[in-house]
Amino acid sequence: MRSILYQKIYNIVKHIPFGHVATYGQIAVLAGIPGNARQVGYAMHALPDDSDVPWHRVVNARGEISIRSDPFYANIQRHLLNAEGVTFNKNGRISLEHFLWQTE
DNA sequence: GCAGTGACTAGTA
DNA sequence: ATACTAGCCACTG
Repeated sequence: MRSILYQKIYNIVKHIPFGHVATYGQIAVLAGIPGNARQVGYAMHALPDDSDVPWHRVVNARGEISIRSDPFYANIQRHLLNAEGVTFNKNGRISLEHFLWQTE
């Protein structure tokens, strides 16, 4: 990996249990970089496809998929989450019951 | 070293 | 409810 920060982020993402999701902001806090949710997303973008990091369990603060540059991967993410039993609402948001750390 | 970019977020209108 | 703005800071060229 390019940096220790990435390692830390990946390690936290690996801690997300099966069938649960977490937000970029929450992961940023756990990684010791509160407010830097962008770097979490950037780390996910730099993540290789053959990685064992469950990147699909990371979503934005709205509980929705955020991938901008390549919408193709957003479809994959939705598919993977669906395969884990994660349910989506009408708006495409993930139900709050699936969030690992709820902000309330 | 400087400028542009971005899988974000919170605030404001 | 949506749309736009500013702040944020690691990465890239």
